[in-house]
Amino acid sequence: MIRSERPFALYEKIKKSVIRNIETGALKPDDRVPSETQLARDFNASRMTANRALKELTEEGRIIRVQGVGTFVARPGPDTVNVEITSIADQITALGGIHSAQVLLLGSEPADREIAWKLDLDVGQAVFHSIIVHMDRTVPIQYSERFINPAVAPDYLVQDFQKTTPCDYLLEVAPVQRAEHTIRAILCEGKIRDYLDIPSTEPCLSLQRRTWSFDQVATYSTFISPGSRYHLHGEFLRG
Amino acid sequence: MIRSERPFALYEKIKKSVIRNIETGALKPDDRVPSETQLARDFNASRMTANRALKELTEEGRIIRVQGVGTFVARPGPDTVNVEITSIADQITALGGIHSAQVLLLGSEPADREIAWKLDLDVGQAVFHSIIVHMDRTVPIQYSERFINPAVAPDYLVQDFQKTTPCDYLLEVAPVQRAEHTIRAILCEGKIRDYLDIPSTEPCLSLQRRTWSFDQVATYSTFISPGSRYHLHGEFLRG
DNA sequence: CGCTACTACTTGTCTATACAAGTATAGAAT
DNA sequence: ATTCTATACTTGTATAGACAAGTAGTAGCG
Repeated sequence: MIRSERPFALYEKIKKSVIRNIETGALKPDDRVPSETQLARDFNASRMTANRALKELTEEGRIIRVQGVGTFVARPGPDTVNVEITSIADQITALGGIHSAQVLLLGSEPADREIAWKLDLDVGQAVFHSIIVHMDRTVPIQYSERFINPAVAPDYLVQDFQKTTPCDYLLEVAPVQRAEHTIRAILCEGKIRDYLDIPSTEPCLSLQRRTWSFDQVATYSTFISPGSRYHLHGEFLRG
Repeated sequence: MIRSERPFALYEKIKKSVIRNIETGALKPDDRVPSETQLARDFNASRMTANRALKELTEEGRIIRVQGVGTFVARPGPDTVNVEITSIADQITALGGIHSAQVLLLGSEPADREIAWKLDLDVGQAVFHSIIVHMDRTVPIQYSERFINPAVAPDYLVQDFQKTTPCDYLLEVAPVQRAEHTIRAILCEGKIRDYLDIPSTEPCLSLQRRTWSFDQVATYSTFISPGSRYHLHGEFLRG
């Protein structure tokens, strides 16, 4: 193959060609996309090169391929919001604040019914429990309560969470295989409201999360932040 | 190559081998992963097969490759919450409800400063504006207000949003290139509170979204739901 | 009419090879 | 000592060919 004028890789050209046909409407959802063989002919490429282009488009969710049948334009699915949950400490410092953390509880306790259920353990089994309030100077930003499967992070209790955040520590010892999140708007009461130092009418953002490591539930956490001091931001890019 | 015992594709075996080495800690972040040539030798594969394995692991974010240098285990990044924003109508029916929509406003108006800024248009330029309340039977679930760039969806005003949701219509005429989301917990006042039929203390989940199509801002929307009737759920799977 | 076999097409995987291009290092030339 | 150069590695792209495996339709047989 002569590399006469090729500012872009050949497989990129093929991808872009297909994408253009989709975005201009020349190819509509469920329409048939030219076969690998056809694209290879059209672009003077080998089949493997066309294959790479289509494979990547498949991974990007723009087309669907069925062995023995063909390639088709994917129906645009429901959008997904990708919210990046950085370590709260990083978020605070990123906005020019000064992060500090107050460890209100750090210990082991027997699991009650709800926690046992969430962590997929037996009632009464020991679980680690921590409550930490993260602050910007003296302003509470986030209440975080975690229940941890001791089997996954046996050294959790001897960490110094003034220095390392639980987030960082857990990422290190327990690679996240899977995670499940629920985001809610709630009102806080009692101790949590006191910790966050907010009026009773202040709406709060609650993020509940379960993570899995080594094929078992690793953590069950609840993060609560005053709506006026915290929000989630996400971006989604295609192509 | 003899296909003696191969329940999994060869490139899958290579991938799994590398993943196992990462997850068991044999390979730590920033450690060097065997080169394509080496893996090819180890698994009796061709270099292209090893290349495929490593390329896919790169896309999955588990390793980092630098041309001329080598392949290294990636540092686990901040987790990202993937929240799937399905059409509100689908969500209501999925939970056994009966969806209906009330169109409170559907028209064209000159953009004020905030909207012009958000849509990247000039102040005073015409924008489409719609307000719709989505309900399960008679219970309001979501207030949705949209500002739309007429250049992207010129037929927006003549749609019947009792039947199609704006979400579905917009997805059809304007493929989303990019989206930006902000999730907040807020209190509602005035008209919005009346529409949603909630007490003044009810915390609400607010999702603001801007979408881009054809390299320009297409929509700027605000979705507000009572915290007691709606929440966001997301899942994240690795491997 | 219903079933089977065949054919033509698709995607999926894999090989062996080639050259391009980026990087690091050791050794030679300045 | 500094700079250049050769080389030995890496990943990135591309080719041409092969076989496997899945699907749809068609022709022929009972």
